[in-house]
Amino acid sequence: MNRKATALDVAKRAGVSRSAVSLVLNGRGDGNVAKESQDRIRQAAEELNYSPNAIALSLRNQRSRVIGILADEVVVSPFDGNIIGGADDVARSRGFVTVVMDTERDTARDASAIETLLDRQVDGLMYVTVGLKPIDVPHGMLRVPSVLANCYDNHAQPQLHHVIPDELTGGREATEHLLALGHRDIALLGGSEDSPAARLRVQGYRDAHAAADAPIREDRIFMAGWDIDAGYRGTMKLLDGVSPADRPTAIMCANDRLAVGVALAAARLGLSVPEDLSIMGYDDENRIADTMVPSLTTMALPLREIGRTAMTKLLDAIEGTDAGKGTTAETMVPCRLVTRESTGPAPTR
Amino acid sequence: MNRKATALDVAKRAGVSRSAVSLVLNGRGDGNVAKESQDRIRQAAEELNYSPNAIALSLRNQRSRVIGILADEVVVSPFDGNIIGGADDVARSRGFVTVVMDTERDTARDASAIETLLDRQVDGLMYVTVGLKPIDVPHGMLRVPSVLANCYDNHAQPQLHHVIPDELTGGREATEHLLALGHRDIALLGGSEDSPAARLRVQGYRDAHAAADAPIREDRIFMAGWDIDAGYRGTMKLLDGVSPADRPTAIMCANDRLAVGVALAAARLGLSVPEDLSIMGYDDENRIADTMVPSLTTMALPLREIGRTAMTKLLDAIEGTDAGKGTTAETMVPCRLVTRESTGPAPTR
DNA sequence: TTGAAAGCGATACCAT
DNA sequence: ATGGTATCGCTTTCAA
Repeated sequence: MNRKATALDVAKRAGVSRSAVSLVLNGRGDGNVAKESQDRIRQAAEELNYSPNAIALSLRNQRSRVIGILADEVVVSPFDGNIIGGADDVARSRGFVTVVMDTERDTARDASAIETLLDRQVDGLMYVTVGLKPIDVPHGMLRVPSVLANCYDNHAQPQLHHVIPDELTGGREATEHLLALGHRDIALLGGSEDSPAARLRVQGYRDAHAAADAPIREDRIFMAGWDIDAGYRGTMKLLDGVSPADRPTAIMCANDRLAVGVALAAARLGLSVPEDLSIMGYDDENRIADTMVPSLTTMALPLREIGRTAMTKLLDAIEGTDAGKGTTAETMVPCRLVTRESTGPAPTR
Repeated sequence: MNRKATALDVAKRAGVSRSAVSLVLNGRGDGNVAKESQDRIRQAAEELNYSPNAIALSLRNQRSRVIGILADEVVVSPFDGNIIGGADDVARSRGFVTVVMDTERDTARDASAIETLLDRQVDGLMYVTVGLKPIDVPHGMLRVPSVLANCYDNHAQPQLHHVIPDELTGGREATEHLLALGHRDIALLGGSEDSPAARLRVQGYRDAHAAADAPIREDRIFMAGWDIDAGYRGTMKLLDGVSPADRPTAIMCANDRLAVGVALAAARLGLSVPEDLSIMGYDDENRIADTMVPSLTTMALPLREIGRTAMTKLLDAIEGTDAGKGTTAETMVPCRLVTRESTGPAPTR
């Protein structure tokens, strides 16, 4: 708990002035400080285990090299975490540190969290949400360079760049995967109506059908929710007591937990997956999709990449590396199909 | 993007000196500054939307009011998140901010992460892991008040306080719940051998049996791993092709994902839960245990409370509020039994 | 009751 | 080539 060495300590030990220490340790020694002194300084710094006080630096430079991240709900979600993980990767590699504040879904806390971050002189801000959604951008975010990840500005004239997954294409390609396997009766457990992500995924499902000239049975579409029990109950409604000829041959789910419920129900009904029924997930949730039995074919959300991209945009803006100043206000990152065991050719009837 | 108002701006607007502003805004105005000036200062501060620069404060006070949190693996885990959530709760309520650095399981990054945090003058450090485990405490942690959450010092003479769940009692009480329901043939899917948490839970299972004079069948204990597929395969080994009289009537799992695998296998074998087979989980994982069909009886890990407790200890030490200086180096937080639908009376034979 | 000045740690400019 | 000094924003002590 002894205090850290300061530049002055190093200077004393090396028998030079603070300024010399600063110059040498920042690589501007040559041409300004004698070779000998340089060596002594470097050695002294080494011996004292010196590293500059970041607080003092921040005050001096008026740049803290800290990025504030405002999160929706990191706490209970493995999703948010991946976005933040990707963002932090990039930040760290460029010499920045991230400070995460989690509002635990209470948007009323947004403003004060941002004030706190601003008081700490963050160089930039990032707003992250668990699911794709529109947000009211807190006013404070406009005071420093900012970016939105997995959410977008609800305002008529969006002022911030946002990075979001391409859910529409994701929904379409997931459906195309099933259509390509010969399925023509594909049920959909679509999440909840109020989620933009869910709506886009459903639209993708419709688009794929339209493009393939395959009719859609509206009674096969349930906006059921997101959890295992919803998947289970939805499947029971679709399959229990229904004659094989009338059964959908595939169920597409708006997330992987729904798919778990579907698999559970299928098992209880004595149906084999994928022989009797194909199951398609969404998200590629860690430790769920890959370890299910059978493992889930799913549409992976590019969360890490969203985080990386958003942070890259942000730091480019902060550091003025921003070559493409005239880029659009939106970056869409594609989802990726992960083919595993839960989907297979449609059963012949 | 205009710069924030400083105390000097407020002073000018109110027609007083910086010192007066400082005194008034810190509640030390009375007796030092004229009532009138006080009002003018407060009004000016309001108008300029003034709040002090936390960086400057940190430098001046030699206290940053920042707590550094070093995490194992927040990114992919909903578990870690809950500990950090609890810790952050407490920190925020006491005027501190937390900075989380995630090493993504790479302990080689520990030291540099702590250096970074120390350079930022954090007032304290907390080390958080996903699963209960021994760690080599990075040297830097001894330079400021520190605490361990969900992990403990591997060293012969532990130097830091740690807060961990009482896994032994958890394992025992989970087993007692099943014994109380009349089960006498309880299989155990025990996680992986190298996890201290798993070992303690298994020991609790043994202790409960011993206390109840119930024999243990060693061939019912599998150290299988932690994932859905492990639960599925373990269950198949235990139940598939086994005559009803020879089957265990309950399966206790070292986590909830294993329990999902068990339920899946049971469904495929045509067994009803809990009528034919009781399933006991562990962790009370969010959105899994509560939404399974049937919902899982489980032993909840007190993650949030671990985070809260650890942060409270840490801040007490930092602020000298530490009345109980002579407390032990270990705090154990009890797990909590959550009774849901997946366990029931043992079937009569 | 008020204001001036020192100091927290580091950097950059400007004399020497 | 080198060291003294102002500066970042704030608090605190001391003098007026």
